[in-house]
Amino acid sequence: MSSEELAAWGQTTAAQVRKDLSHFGSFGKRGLGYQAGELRESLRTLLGIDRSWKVALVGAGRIGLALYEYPAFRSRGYDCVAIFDSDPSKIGTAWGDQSICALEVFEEVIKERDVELVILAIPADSAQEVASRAVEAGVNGILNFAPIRLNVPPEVPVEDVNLVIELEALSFQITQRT
Amino acid sequence: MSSEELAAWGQTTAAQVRKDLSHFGSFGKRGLGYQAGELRESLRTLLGIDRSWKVALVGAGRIGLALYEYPAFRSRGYDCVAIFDSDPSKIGTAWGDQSICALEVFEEVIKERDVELVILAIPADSAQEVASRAVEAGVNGILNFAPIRLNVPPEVPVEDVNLVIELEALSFQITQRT
DNA sequence: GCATGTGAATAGGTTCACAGCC
DNA sequence: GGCTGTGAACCTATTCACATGC
Repeated sequence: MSSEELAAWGQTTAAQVRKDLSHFGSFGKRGLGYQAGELRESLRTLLGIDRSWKVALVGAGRIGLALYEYPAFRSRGYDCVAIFDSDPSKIGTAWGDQSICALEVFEEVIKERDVELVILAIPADSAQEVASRAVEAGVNGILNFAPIRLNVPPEVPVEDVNLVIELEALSFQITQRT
Repeated sequence: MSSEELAAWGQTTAAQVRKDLSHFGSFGKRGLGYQAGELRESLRTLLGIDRSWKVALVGAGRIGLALYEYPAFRSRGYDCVAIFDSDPSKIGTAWGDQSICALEVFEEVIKERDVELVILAIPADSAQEVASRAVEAGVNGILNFAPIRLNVPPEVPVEDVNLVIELEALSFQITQRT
């Protein structure tokens, strides 16, 4: 496969593909291109997605449920090993094979089950507190659905998903266009 | 409010705030700073979020449900005026005040209800087809949850939300760090 | 001959620093 | 005196183009 083909596939340019890859090493052969399967495995290792990751879900609301049942997570190696919620009526009930835990036992469960990633699907007002506790408990990364900027140490990556901002980005582009 | 304060609030720098704002006009007063309420309204107009937008949801699965019930959407002016699904057993049933429509009547309903934005919460294999039909029907923007790059004309903005990629971004950063 | 990998050129975006206005 | 708005300096990222190696 040539960088040209990869670029068409990924909606980018051949030069971009080559520069990006060259940042991490030399994966192709001159005059030939890239061996797709080989490249794929190299990139999987590079990205750290050649293994499974232990994830905890905080917030057993509708967004939490949608995420928990999202088949692509499990199939891509993200294993949900704990679910937390603050609502006493939910605690102890089960989703699939996971029983919902109280936030009171958060640190304990996180450490016991070696959770590496936390998904925050909770309201903005409790997100910072849970994030801080997660970092303190040794979590390595946070996927944050709450509409606030979390304050965590720089060595803990945070990815924000803000659905309102996505819609607003569309509104902006449409408004500009006219 | 000074650019310094705004920067602290938005986790950026004062210079960045001033440059970004200057791109769209002159909103502050030298020596004084910005009048917060006034700035807020100017930006709301600029972003096109000073009015409500008519949205259609395609895909009445768990992600669709989570989005439909997400209070922030309605409160920020995004009104869901139609829901579509391909599953015959769902068609005709209602979520709140919206009854679920068949994809067969997609164009008809989109035009009749003046839908401006479409949220695609459907599997990758049908996303491109629905996106093309949405554009053809006159939709102005697409929020895409399907894990594919949609091919639409450049005048129709698309925002992608790919939850697996968000987790993979965390995996990458954590892997790099060690 | 062909396509990569990479310096050089270019474009885009951020930071600096200060003139100008309140 | 204080803070904006903005040109200049700087830095990062993309594109170009070609020497290099298959």
